[in-house]
Parts: sequence; C-alpha cells; structure tokens
Amino acid sequence: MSPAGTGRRTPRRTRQRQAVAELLAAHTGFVSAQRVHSLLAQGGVEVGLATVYRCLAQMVAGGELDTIVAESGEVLYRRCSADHHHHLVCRRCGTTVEVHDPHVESWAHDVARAHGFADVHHRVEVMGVCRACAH
Amino acid sequence: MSPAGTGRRTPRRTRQRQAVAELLAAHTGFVSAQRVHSLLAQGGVEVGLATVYRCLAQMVAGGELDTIVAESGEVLYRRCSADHHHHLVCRRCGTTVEVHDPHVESWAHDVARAHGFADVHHRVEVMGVCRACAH
DNA sequence: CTTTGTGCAAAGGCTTTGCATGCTT
DNA sequence: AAGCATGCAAAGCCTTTGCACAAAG
Repeated sequence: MSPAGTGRRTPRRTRQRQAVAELLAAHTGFVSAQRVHSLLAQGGVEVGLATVYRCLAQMVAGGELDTIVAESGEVLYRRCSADHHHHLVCRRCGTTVEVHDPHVESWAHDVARAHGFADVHHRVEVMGVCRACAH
Repeated sequence: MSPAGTGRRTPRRTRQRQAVAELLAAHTGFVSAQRVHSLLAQGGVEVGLATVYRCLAQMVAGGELDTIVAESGEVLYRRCSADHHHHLVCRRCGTTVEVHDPHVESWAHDVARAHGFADVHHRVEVMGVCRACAH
C-alpha cells in the first residue's frame, strides 16, 4: 500500500532459494512446483517441497514469476518475460511455442474498455496436437 | 466413434440429474461443483456430492457444459452456448460478459496451423475491474 | 430383470501450515 | 544474537473411486 517502494523486504540469500531461482531462469516453459522439486532432486539439490512452494509464492509476489492453472488444477510457474505473449501447447507431449500478436493484445484491451473494465489482464491459451504427436 | 450418432448413450432420467441440469440451466455464470451441491441442498434437494461431480462430468462430455479452472484450482461449470465465445470477467465481483469475435477465432487457428498443430482448441480470458467496482 | 445411477466414505493429488531447528544477516 | 528460512509431517481442499444398494428402462 505504500506508494513509494513496494514494501517487500529482500528475501534472504539461501542455497534453496538460489537453486529454485536458477532452475526457473534456465527453464523456458511452465513448470509445476512438484516438477521443480523433482528436477532439483534429480540434479542432486535437495530442497523440501514446502520450501519450493514458499519460494515460488514469494517470487510470484515479487513479480518475478507468472502463473497459470493447468486443467488438472496444478499451478504452473514461468519466469516473466519482458514482453507479453501467449502460448501454443501440445496437449500430448507438452511442447510449448511462444506466440506473440499485437492484434490479440489490442483486441482484449478494446473489448474490456468497451465494457467499462479497467486494469485489464488477459490470458490466451491455444491447445492442439503437434505434428510429432499427430501420427 | 460411430460416424452416425456420437456413440454416447442417453443418460437415465433421474431426480438428481434433472435437478443438476435445471440448476445449471437457470444459472448464468460459472459455478463450482461444491456450489451446485450446496445450492441444491439449500433448495431442499438432497444430492450426493459425488453424484454432482458425476453428473457434471457427463454433461461436459456430452457438450452441454463448458468448464474453466479458477485460480484456486476449482473447476467451474457453465452451460454451453451454441457458438464459441469468450469471457470478460470482473476480478472483484465476478460479473461476466460474453464476448464474441471471429478475429480471435481465426487467429488462434492460423497460429496453430502455422506451427503444424492439429485438433486445435483455445481459451481466452480477459480479466479486469468493472465500472461498478472501480471506485 | 438387467443395467445404470446414487450415496457414503475412503483415498488421491496438490498445496498450505505448525513447529522446532538451522542458517543468514 | 535475532529473525527469517527450512524441513518434516499433518491437515485442508477439491475431486475421484470402490462398493453396496436403489432406481430406471
């Protein structure tokens, strides 16, 4: 609520937080908390599942991460890219392609404003079966 | 899989199914399964929660209902309108406006095909704060 | 009568939380 | 030294499933 400064304190620099941050920095697509946890474990980095959840939550609060909710109800995390874009996802293998189109952006905005809505966000997900999975 | 006819058998006509169907027919927005259950209970109609889930699942499979996943992870159900469209939702009061734009439809399709994706579906959600809540 | 639907309760998956301990500052 | 971060396990929520009984066709 403070106009100057977001009021969020800098988190402490721990091995676990660093590991989670690095993994998400290296990862391009969306990842679930559970997956972050097991990927770290596979890489030999032991981090408690609860800690993973807490780190991710803080990173989201800090604007470092973006989230979507999968159809299963799982929350998926992704590092925020500078520019807004959307995703084309293969529902079989999970391959993700980033899509960018200013047309859709302005459309969403226009529609919202036409109805008197402010502070507009939008989310577009296009799902299909990619060529490799289509056989 | 049968070319003529969808292959889905007509569900039996039960008090419970009727109740769920009627509630969704009367309801305009999105509702969770839990809410359907308690609304029915409030109306004096006792239907098991599991049954509510099963009815909803069948109605979705039959194309009678549309679903989205809320940020909480809950699945929300809504009766399907004949033509495909999207939603503009107020994140404060939940007011929902149906939006329809062929431009977005074809865009989604084109993008997907350009990347070799087949059997394409898409979902667009525009969220904002409506005029009444903007004060 | 046969088959499908229902109810209850248990189980399952993801996520959050309480509490004691360890590490950062 | 003081306080946030971590881990573990338990608890919470929504949803699904197994099984016996009831109802529909």
